[in-house]
Amino acid sequence: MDDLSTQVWAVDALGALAHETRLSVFRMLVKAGPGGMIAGAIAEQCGVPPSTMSHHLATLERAGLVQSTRESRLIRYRADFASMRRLLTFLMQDCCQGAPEMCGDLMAGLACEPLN
Amino acid sequence: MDDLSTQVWAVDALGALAHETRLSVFRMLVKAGPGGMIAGAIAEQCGVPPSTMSHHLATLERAGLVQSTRESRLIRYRADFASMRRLLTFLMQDCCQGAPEMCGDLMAGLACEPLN
DNA sequence: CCGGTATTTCGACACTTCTCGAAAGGTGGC
DNA sequence: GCCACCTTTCGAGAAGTGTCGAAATACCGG
Repeated sequence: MDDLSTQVWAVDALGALAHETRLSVFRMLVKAGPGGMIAGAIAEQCGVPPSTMSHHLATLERAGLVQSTRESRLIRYRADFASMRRLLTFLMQDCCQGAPEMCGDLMAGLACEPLN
Repeated sequence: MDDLSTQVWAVDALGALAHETRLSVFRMLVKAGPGGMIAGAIAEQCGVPPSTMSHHLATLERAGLVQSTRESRLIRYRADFASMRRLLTFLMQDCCQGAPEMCGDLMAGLACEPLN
């Protein structure tokens, strides 16, 4: 995937996250981990009508940030960690070239230890 | 700054980046480093009319992602690296709690060496 | 099948964003 | 002061996005 088409994708992904409700949902799913969450529970937890939430989840899925799987009558949504990594990588990729010292600071701030 | 108001800011910042032209500009400024670029040069390099570019630069500045300083007749724009770090930190902060193993992978993918 | 449950799709309205030419606002040279 | 230059602000039309009730779809238990 070349840089240009990655940027096109990144615009979609950023746009999907650029909304109060959708950003909350995505963070909620990241927190929930690989187990994800059921669509209805997501809507209820956010206090948003199911039809509205369905719209938002579709937007996130179109951007590749979440994935859905049907489980009988329920639909489970999970964060796509690979896409998340890809987006963060893309945002950082130009950082070092112009300002190596900035990059060091950035990594220091982001450093996080696995939970014990 | 609490998590809620950080999220409100993050929505603005993500929205500012969720546009082909603005994302290009921001990356261009990151690449340009602390020296930044003159408004006119940014517009020309992107092939966008000055008035349109001014609008986009104002959006990025309102979101705190860039800063402008007047230099006699010219106006210089610079990427705000602190805001960039803050945004990336915010996007990653929930990662470890739900999925420590994901976090390790993420950091591995992002690792970047300072240029020699 | 049939009723009930979970979710999405449809439709319509309000609201916001994007674009860019024209006009206005600062700034420096002379 | 006046002109030239760079940039922003204004204004208006086109296009896109968000919201949510109602209807449609998918699925299961009995």
